[in-house]
Amino acid sequence: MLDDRKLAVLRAIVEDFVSTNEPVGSRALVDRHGLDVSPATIRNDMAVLEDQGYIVQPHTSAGRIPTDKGYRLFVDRLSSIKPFSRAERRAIETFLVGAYDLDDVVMRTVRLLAQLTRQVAVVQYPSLSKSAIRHVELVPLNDTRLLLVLITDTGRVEQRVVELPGVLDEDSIVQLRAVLNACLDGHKLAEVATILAGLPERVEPRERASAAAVFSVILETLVERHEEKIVVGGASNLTAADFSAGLREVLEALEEQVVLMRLLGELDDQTSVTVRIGAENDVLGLRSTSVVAAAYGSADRPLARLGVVGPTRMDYPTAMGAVRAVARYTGQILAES
Amino acid sequence: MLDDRKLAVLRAIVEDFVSTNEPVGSRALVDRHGLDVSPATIRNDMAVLEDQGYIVQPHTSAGRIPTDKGYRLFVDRLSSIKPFSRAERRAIETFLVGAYDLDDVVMRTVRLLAQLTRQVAVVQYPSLSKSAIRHVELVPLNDTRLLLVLITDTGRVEQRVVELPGVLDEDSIVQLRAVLNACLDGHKLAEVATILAGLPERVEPRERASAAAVFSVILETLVERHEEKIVVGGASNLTAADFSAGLREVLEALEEQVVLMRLLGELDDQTSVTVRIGAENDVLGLRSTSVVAAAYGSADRPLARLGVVGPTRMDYPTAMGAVRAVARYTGQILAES
DNA sequence: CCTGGCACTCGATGCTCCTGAGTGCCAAGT
DNA sequence: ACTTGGCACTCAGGAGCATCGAGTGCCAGG
Repeated sequence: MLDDRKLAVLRAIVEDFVSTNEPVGSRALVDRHGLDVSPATIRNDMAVLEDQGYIVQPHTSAGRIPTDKGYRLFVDRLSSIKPFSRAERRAIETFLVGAYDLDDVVMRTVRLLAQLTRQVAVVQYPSLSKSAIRHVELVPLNDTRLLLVLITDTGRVEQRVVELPGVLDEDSIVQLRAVLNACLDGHKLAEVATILAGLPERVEPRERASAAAVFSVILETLVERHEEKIVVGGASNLTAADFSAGLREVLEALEEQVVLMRLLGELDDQTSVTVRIGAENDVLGLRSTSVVAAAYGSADRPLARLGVVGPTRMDYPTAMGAVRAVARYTGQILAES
Repeated sequence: MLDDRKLAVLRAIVEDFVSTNEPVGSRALVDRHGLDVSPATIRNDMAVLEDQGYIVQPHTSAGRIPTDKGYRLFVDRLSSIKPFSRAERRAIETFLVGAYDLDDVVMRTVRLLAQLTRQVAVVQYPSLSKSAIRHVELVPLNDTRLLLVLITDTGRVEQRVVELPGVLDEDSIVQLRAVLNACLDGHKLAEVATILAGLPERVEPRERASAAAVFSVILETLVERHEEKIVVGGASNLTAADFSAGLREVLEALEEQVVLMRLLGELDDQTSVTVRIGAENDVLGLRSTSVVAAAYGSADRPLARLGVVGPTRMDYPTAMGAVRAVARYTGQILAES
């Protein structure tokens, strides 16, 4: 249905439009790309492409611009991920090396990604449900309050205040802490729920109420909450692009953790790069943006996702290359610690 | 030099311009405010005000708009902080009550402030140097690595990985932890440096190298780094205002922690509300914005600062009221935990 | 199936004219 | 000494209009 030249035309349109941000006409196309046919021929091809819905004319007497469908075809069949040069890889590496802790790694990653792609970068913290507990700490705040600190093997540290139903003395706390560490240490957080269920038996009866309070907070922490910890960076890059939906909507959406979770969460869990174009994001306010994302972590164990958000008019090959490269390095850095 | 009526005229100009975003002329002024004089009289007053640099004309045949100097006079002498109604206070309270932990308090505060003022909100985490240590935890990661966790009385939890010069066995860690907690517990972080200096004597000689590594990381953490932990929210509100300097510059500045620190850091440490208008912020990129900020914490002990950033054309009385109210409640909430 | 030619469309640009809000100034009034 | 009405002046913004040119669709011929 679409012969090779028509595909080449589509590719050329996408590339030109991405770099110039102006509708591209038949003459410009034959000039700037090595197409050995006349503009009229191209026009015929473009008419077909428009019929099929890959490109549109903004006005009658203007060139064509790609539609979401056009970008989709481009990404799927007409482009390949742009690999990074050795120098670029080295730059990435040095940018990430020397991070103090998880917060620092995530911060550096988001800055790096924003800088490389000149888009908005989004990085999700390593998912709690995929981490294992390394240590549980209980710090008494006062008679009826504990600070619960969970440390995971991905370096993530979560804290929560626990309101106790009654007074818990120092010895009991020590004991409870010992039990928790003994039973939870090294276990995936997904398993914690079942482990905790069987745990009250191992606690002195008079402390069961307090222990239950602690347990329920642990569960809340793991399940309900911080799963959705996401950092955004490079928002100023949005000013370069003009969105049909309006900049405001996009900024608002990017401030909603829940929206971002959906944005990243609906992607496949493969390590390879995923692209969602325009309306494919059924997230309100981000219908006019594209998302390029990938999972990061060691190959056998994806920890979470990261990616960039930008206008559909985006340099996909480069963005995909950057996302893939950064995901790899961030995964490595985290695996080392 | 400026009689009462001229001041009233300036106040009216500021109020009108803030609410309409259009230069205000002499006729509109007498109509909308109860000034019992003719437009011509107002024109004379305006000419004087312009001579003094309080207002300017964007074009020859347009009304006047306030200058930075005009806003300054307005804030200092012509307006008072708008107190919040009982209902509004209740709303604030319920919005903040029920926060889990410090992260949650800060997040809710920033959202609340952004929502109340319809501006960009900026909240600094409780300053480490003004907090006291409540607990120090050392978690072995592997033979030569420790995770150091500092918990402060403001609920802030800081983590850092410590690379040890040699192997440290379990017993030594327990001992080191005990020493640290015994010596540091309850002390202001500002005092920690001197305490740590005298500490090596209390450690077994063969562990001194490792202990020194831990100590130096503690110091680094407190002094060099996380002092500057700041959260920004409500960036989408920026799209409503048009900045002479360009939206991009403002967004970029707001992403720089260092810039934000300077922005808040140069303010007085009083609990009352501080306003910096336009070029008074000698921070690149924020010369066309105003900052309304206040310290929060209990009255005797300011913990950190929070505030809003917006166009100089800002509703100062309301913003000041919101900042003051939120600072108070956030201070209360933190004092309770 | 490709190509040159040609008529057509229509956004963008630049020009003029006009209007109206707003000013500054002056002379007269209180 | 201040206030006021009157008046000439300025100028941004919008409407109307002609022009230009990039780009198209279509057709007839190779």
